[in-house]
Amino acid sequence: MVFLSELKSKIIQTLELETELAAFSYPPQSNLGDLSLSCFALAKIRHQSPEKIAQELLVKIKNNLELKKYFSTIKTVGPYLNFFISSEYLATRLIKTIQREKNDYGTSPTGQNQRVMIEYSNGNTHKEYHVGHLRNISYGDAISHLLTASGYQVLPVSYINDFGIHVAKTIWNWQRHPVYNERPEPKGYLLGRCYAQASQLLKDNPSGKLEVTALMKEIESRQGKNYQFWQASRQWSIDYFNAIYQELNIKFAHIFYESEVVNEGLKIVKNLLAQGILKKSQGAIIADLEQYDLGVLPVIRTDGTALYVVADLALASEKFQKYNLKQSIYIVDVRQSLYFKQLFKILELMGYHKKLLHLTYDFVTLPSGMMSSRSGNIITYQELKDKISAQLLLETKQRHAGWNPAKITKVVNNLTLATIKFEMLKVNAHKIITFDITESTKFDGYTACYIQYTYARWRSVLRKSVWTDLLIKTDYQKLTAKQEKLLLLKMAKYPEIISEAAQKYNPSALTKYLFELAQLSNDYYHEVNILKSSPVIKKVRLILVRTITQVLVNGLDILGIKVLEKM
RNA sequence: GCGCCCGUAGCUCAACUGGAUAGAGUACUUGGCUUCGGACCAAGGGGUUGCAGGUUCAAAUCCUGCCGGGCGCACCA
Repeated sequence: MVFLSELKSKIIQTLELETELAAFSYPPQSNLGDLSLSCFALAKIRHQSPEKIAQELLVKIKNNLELKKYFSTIKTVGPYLNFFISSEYLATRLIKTIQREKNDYGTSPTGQNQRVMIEYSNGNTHKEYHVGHLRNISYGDAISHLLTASGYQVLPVSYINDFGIHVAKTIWNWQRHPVYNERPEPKGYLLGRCYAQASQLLKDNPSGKLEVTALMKEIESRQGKNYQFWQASRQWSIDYFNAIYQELNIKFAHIFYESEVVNEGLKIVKNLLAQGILKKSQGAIIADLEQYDLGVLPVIRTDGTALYVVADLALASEKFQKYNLKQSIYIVDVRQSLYFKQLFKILELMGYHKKLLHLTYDFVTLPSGMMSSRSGNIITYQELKDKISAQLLLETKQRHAGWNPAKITKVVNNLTLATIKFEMLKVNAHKIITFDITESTKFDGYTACYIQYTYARWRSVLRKSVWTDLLIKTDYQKLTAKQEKLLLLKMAKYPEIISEAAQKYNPSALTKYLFELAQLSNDYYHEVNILKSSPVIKKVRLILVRTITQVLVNGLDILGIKVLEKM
């Protein structure tokens, strides 16, 4: 059992409290205590003042012999019963736990190995991969890791739309501008640029739109020259996405494609029409969900072509048929909330009574305004990466004049990706991120670089230490500095942070935690010179530093960030 | 018009879901390298939590009404 929850249940047992009434929290200041039991709920039930309850509980608990092993002091502060955890006990238990569990420290079996599918990234072929996708993929990957750490069997998947009208727009424009074929950039990247231009060219261009529609019909017929070009260009995008996933170190268990499920979707639509779940209206086929307060969802256009939901219906069926899922999570931006309510309702009407969850996040915008790939006002993954890299390259070169270019590139690449992921995760998912590139490339304060730097510096200290002190007693009683107690407590809270972040689908709780842990440890670094301590003290301090680096590694791993030994 | 989200220090964000003196980063001012990595650390100023009511021992948090911003509501995905 997790260390702190063990202490809490010991307190509950001793006081013979009901679990629901035991409201634990952590005092805002360390001089008040390490752990706190607030007495408001009890006061209400027992019709006494919370202060008095706290006093009574103190009398009941203060001479308990077992608890004296764990707590050096127990006292009341107004309506709170506050506990000071014995430093020696804390150090011994915690350090041994982290040493034993290593990369598993912080994980829990809560999920009981239930299988959860989580869909994210969801790029469109023949279109840009931009900062919005980066928020999606960073968030999805972090959620995926958090659920894994919480004992779920996670199947990360992606769904790529390779068959929508955007495809025809891009191909239409590609054929009109042979110059795209001659450019040196990756073709998958160029398709995105080509799409943005196509959107501009098709504005107020009815004859162009007709050509695009005709082109789409040909692609949908799955034969002919344009279909062949679709096949080839589709692969360019897929290759490009795979390169991005590899760069970001993100692995999907499976990738679905719209072109592979859309025909099955059309069959489903036919059935639903027969069942009366869908109906014809104004020449189109719709789902009328007015009675559920969900409006109307168009399914098939007047011209007979399929809308997005057709493939989504087939995709959902396939997910549940092929994989034995307990739950299916979709990570898609908040603007599609109504759409997903509609989709889930139709699935329910079809007889799927499965646990479906649409996890939302808000947009990434620019200081200049909302991003839109139609207006061309977007920042692609490539552009963002280049700008951040350039800044980091300057800094790294300046610090390590003697390093060879390959080494510098390796560090810069790592920090660039770490920065992107961290920036995408540190803000609550339901808030808009205004991505100011110039601001984001100043790597001071609450940033990935700060945490990476902290880790690298501790590793440097550990490398310089000599571990020949095997005969020296490991004496955790020597960890008496104020920062040492704070660090131990902070690390003891790590498992709670993970399970909370998982439960609330909130990785920003973890980014904040890791920053605070790094801050505390930097303070410690400046306060105490470890390598110059006496041998007995040095030994336990080095062990403490090792546990700090372990917790940093574990936390960053969940965020999808790899640590650096040197930077 | 209906629905959802946001509004906290100059700026960017936290606040254990109703609890202790609303905290960080940044910017600004000042201090710290003969010292384990200065991408660091310390100190300081900076707040009527958009406004007005209400609920209670207790409200940034819950309820009502306004104000400001964003998004969604039939053939985009």
